[in-house]
This record gives sequence, structure tokens and C-alpha cells, in this order.
Amino acid sequence: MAATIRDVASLAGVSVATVSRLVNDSGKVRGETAERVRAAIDKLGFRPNAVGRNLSTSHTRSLGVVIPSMSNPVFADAVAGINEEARARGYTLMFNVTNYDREEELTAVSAFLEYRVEGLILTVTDPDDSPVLDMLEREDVPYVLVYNRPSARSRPTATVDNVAAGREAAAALMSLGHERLGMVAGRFAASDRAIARRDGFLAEIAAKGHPAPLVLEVDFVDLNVEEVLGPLYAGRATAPTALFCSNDLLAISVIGALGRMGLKVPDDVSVIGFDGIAVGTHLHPTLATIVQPSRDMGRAATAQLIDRLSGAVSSSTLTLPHTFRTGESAGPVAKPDPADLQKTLQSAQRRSDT
Amino acid sequence: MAATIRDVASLAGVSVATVSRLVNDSGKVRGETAERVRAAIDKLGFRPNAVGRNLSTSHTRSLGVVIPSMSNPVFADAVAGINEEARARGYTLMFNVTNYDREEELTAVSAFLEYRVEGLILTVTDPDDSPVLDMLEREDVPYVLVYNRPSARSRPTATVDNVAAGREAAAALMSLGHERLGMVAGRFAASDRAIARRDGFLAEIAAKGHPAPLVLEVDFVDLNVEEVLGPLYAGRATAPTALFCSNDLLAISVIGALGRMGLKVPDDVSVIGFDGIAVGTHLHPTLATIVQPSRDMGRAATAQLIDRLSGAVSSSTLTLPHTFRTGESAGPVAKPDPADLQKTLQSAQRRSDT
DNA sequence: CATAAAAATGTAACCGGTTACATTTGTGAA
DNA sequence: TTCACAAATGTAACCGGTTACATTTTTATG
Repeated sequence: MAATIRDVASLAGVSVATVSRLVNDSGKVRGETAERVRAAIDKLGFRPNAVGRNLSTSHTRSLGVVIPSMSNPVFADAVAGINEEARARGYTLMFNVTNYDREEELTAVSAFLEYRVEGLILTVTDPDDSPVLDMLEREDVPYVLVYNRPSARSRPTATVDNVAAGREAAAALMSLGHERLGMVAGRFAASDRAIARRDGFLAEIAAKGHPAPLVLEVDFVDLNVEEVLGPLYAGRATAPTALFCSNDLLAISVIGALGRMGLKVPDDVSVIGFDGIAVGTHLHPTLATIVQPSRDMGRAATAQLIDRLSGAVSSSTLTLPHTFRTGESAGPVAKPDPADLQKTLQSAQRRSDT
Repeated sequence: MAATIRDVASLAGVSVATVSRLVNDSGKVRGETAERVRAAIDKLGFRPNAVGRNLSTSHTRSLGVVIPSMSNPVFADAVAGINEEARARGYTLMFNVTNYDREEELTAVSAFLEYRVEGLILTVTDPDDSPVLDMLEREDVPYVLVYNRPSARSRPTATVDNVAAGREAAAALMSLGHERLGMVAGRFAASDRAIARRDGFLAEIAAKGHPAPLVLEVDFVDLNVEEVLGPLYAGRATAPTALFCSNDLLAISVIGALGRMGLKVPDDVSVIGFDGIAVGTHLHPTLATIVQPSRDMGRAATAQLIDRLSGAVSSSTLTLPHTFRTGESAGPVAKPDPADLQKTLQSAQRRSDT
């Protein structure tokens, strides 16, 4: 069907070796010959078959990318970075999203290994107990994690320091005068990040001697934020004046839910998120958040992986810098007139009755 | 290095053909022999090399996915759908994002063709004038577009009817009593979708005999929404009471910008978006929008492509149903007291001076 | 001009599977 | 037991490149 290197060779009246040398411009082809070969290539529309090449050279210049979800923009951003770096280095990406399902992780990676990807970039469900990572280590396939940071053993990864970032979130809120804090997180079981962020958040609050915050877990799929927040803010003057959310998407939902409950952000409650997704800066109020450099994390992970493939021994744990981005959603604490708050809530109550 | 089929064969004391037959369970292996071979496979950790298989069978069971951006969740959603369908059918995906750059489209697709993907799923910059699609047709490589719908020639695609959807957006706003409408779009040059939506929007308004709406183009990268909207709403009582945005991300920015200008959505201005991205339902106000079934579009495109690969002749243009999702961002028009509006704006003005 | 060295080119094996066809083994009937 | 036929298994060519090594051509030098 498609022209092969042998077709080109015979049309140009040269050997396959010559064609191959020209195509891979490993020099060593005389100008006149090169011309003839190029003409043949054009005429036949020859496109070298990477499958043949890969088999012959036993390397594929391809990487596997495995991420748990596409619905959170952080993963999309990381993939954008991975894509950039891979393109710049001449690597092609194979891709799979696993829906936080270990079984899917396993089948996806198995398929990639059959295709002989040279390495993998992945975010897994639980990096401390991951069949798929065990498999990669057993078979000695290079990989780099993104977002994950195993707490037990050391595994190559590009992340931010989630614990420190959690502390900063707490510090930022406390420096605005908040003392009754809360944290809203997705299911901890699904996210080592959320756990680390919580740990930092709690540690910083404890260090300042403030009361331990409420930690709420919400179901990320159903996103039942109002159900969880409703009871909490129903008339209780002891409810948190500031909430730290384990990611931006959740923070956005929380702000929305608070608004629908008749509470104003940041006047009644301050909210800060985590991730730094782009949409946060366009909202009203703009979202205060801990920004992690997702794109750079993708790039860095990919760069590290490719370096390792070419024999470099790079330090395996990259910690990229996070930053705190101020936003309108986090403001100074107001000593609220309790009656006032009560009133707001009642009117909100009425509204939701209809 | 890694065990090959010949290693397995010699360890099990059989021929490579037998191993191959077992691995591809094409029957015809006696129970006892099968046992021996399986033992050898386990012992050696044999993982069949897809590169060898692909070369031999000259098909790869892989598809290429090419999308312009990862920053818009619609593409992420479509990719999720593509991923699901491909996985279900046993296909592996190669992946590239092109940043709306034709050059990158071309290099990405060329690479995929060298890897001998069996077909491609793509969203291109301009489907009516696309070197990359021309190339695919010239080389007779099956593909399906997502989101794009060429207006000139017919090309296989899975989309919604953007013109009809644009009409519906106009109808929805007019049925709320709005007469002075506006549209905010990204650069039309980069999006055949935006053009179609605008055309429908204008057509419906003209049909109702209302004045032609203002159409504003904003730069999607810089997202200079406030610069564009500021002058428009600066004291002019003739400014639109309702805005249709060519996509949800833009609508969110517009709502944010209006809020920062001191205008209330939907009390002062109604806003409706396009896409139906998930975050829209969590905002406050929730985003009214035309929902397109992105995930299903991805699935449908992939299903169609794979069907075509196995010889089916499916109709090439799929139009999936869109729906209008009501939201708090679009409300009935208020006959505003002009003085009142004026006042709001002045205070907003003051605020932005500081 | 002869010749050695360098440069260009060609030959053929190899990468790891699949599979048509050939051969061996197993089964059942006479 | 023997034979015909079916089932299982083996042999080897092939897919499309790359590349070590062999051979031929060109270039430089005395």
C-alpha cells in the first residue's frame, strides 16, 4: 500500500541503506544521489514507518501519560506542559485517563508497555500502595509522578510541598484575623494531596494555638456541597469565618453554595482554594488560592524523565514552588452582629423554601 | 533484554507459532501444551511486543487525537469521551495539543502517521482551509472532526447545530423580554463555532424584527473583557441588557467583569454562555447556557471512526442534540430607571479609580 | 599516473511478532 | 492393527526499517 523504503530505493536506483541514511540525515550521502532519492521520496509520497524503525532500533521515542481525570483543569494544565516538553524533545505521547480506578490504571499501563513506551508520566490514586507503580519498578520502566508524593518510600515525582502550602493557607487566613477556620476537602481516600494539605493546615493552626478547625469531606462526584455546608451555617454563630478548600473547583462550589445560602464572600465567610486554575481570576469575587505551577510541573516531570532516559541521573524528587495568590474571596474577618447573620440566614431560608 | 516470544517458545519446548496462538487465543492449543507455555510466560514475565505485532499485521489499533487547547474544559470533556470509547474498543490513543497553530497541527499529525495510527480525531483551526485535513484526505487516512463543521465541503464530523443553538440563545433572551442584545465572542478567525453561533444569533434577532445586536470580539488569550465591556457600559443607557457569549469560559469572565464594574447579573444584565461546562452549575449566579454533549461528541466521533475502520459506511456528519440549560445568570429584563443605572456606574467608577 | 586513504554506497542480518503451509500427532472406524 | 482424517504443532517467510561490515568510488598525494 504505502511506499516503503525499498520502493524508494529501487525508484532512485540506490540501496535501502542510502535512503535510510538520507532520511535520518546521518550525512554520508553525495549531493547528486541525495537529489535522486529526494525526488523518489516526493514522487512516492514516502513516509517512513515508525513501527519498522522502532522495531529495528528498539526504542520508540514515545511516552505514556496516565491521569485520573479530565474534569479538573489542573490535570489538563499538567498535560499541556507535558505536551510542550515532549514535543520540544521529539517525543510522542500515548494517553489515558483512568477515573481514579486502579484497574484502569493497570490495563492502561500494560497497554503502554506493550507498545514499548520508553517511560511514563502519571498521577495515581494512591502512590503509597499502587500496583501499577510496583509493576513499573519490577519491570524497570522509568516513570515520574506528577502531583503525587508518596510518603512512605521515595519515588520520582514533581510536586509542590503540599504540607507547607497547607500551612500557608492557614497563615494567610489567620493573618486576616480569622480564628474559627474550616477545611473542605474531597474524599481523602482518593487524594494524597488533600491529606498533605490538611496536615499542613492543621499543623499551622495548632502552632498558633487556635482551636482545631472543622474538617469536612465532600463527595467529589456528587459535589453535595450545600448539604454539607447547610447544617454548618444554619444559625450557628460558631461556624467558621474562613474556609480552606482542598482544590479550586471545590472552592468555587463552596462560594456558590454560600451565595445561594445567602452568605456573602468574603464579608460573611472567606474562602481560599488550592491549584490556581485560570478561571479563578475571572470570577467575582476573584478566588484567593495557593497556586501550583501545573504546567511547569508537567514540563519538569517530562524533562526529568527524558533526561533519565538518556542516562542522566537527576535527583528524583522535584519540589516546585507554590505561591499564594490573593483574591477577593479572602478578606479580613468581620466581628459580625449575630442578629444580623441570623437575619440573613432566615431570608435565605425563605428563599430556598419557595 | 525483555523476553521475546522465542524465549518463551524455547523455555516451553514449543514453537513460536504455538506461543503466538496461545497469546492471541486463536484456539488450537492443547490443554497440556497451553499449561507449559503459560508457565514459561509467567516465569519470564513475557509481555508481547506490540511493535513487532504491529509491523507484522500492519495495523496498530491506535488512534491519534489532536486538539487545539487544554485550557477550555470542553476539549477535556471530549477527550474523556474519546478515551472511554477507545478503551472500550481496545484502541490506544496518541495525543497532541496544538495551540491553534497550523504548523503544530501538521507536525503532530505527521508524527502520528509515521506511527501508523489507524485514524484521527481532531478539532482544527479552520476546517474549510486546513492543510492537515487536505493531507489526511490525500493519503486516505480516516478521520473525524469534533466541534468543527466545515461550511464549504463535507467532512466527517460530530458537532451540534451551532446555528440553531445560536438562534435558541437569542430566543431565550428575547422571551425574557430583552430587546437590546449583545454578543461577546473570542476571535472569530480562530473558531468556526463562534461564527456559526453568531450567525444563528443574528438571524433569530432579525427574524423577530429587533435591532441588530452589538457583536464584540475579545482576545481570548489576554481575555481583555473589562477593556471591551467598560466603554460599552460607561453611562450608556443604550447598552445591551443581555449578552450572549460564544463560550462558557468567556461568559464567566464577562459575569466577573460586570460584577467588578458594579453591575449585577442578572438584575442589570443577563448573560448566557455556550458549552455547558460543569463549573457553570456551581457558580453563583449559576450560568445559563447552551449545553453541548461534549463527552458524547467525543464518544460518537470515536465510535464512528472505529466503525469506519472496520468497513462500516456510516453517515459522516453527526449532529448531536444541544439543550438550553436555564441558570440564574439570565433573568427577565428590568425596565431600569436610567438615573439609577447611572448611579451604580458612578460608584463603580469611583471604586476603580482608587 | 599509481596508489593509499577517505568517502559513498551496497549487502544482508536483525528487531519480534504473525501466519500460510507443511508436518506430526491423535482419534475413531473398519 | 491399520488407515483416513482431524487436530495440534512446527517451519520459515514476511512486515519495514537500521546498521555492521564489505565493497566500490572518489579524492588527495607523491
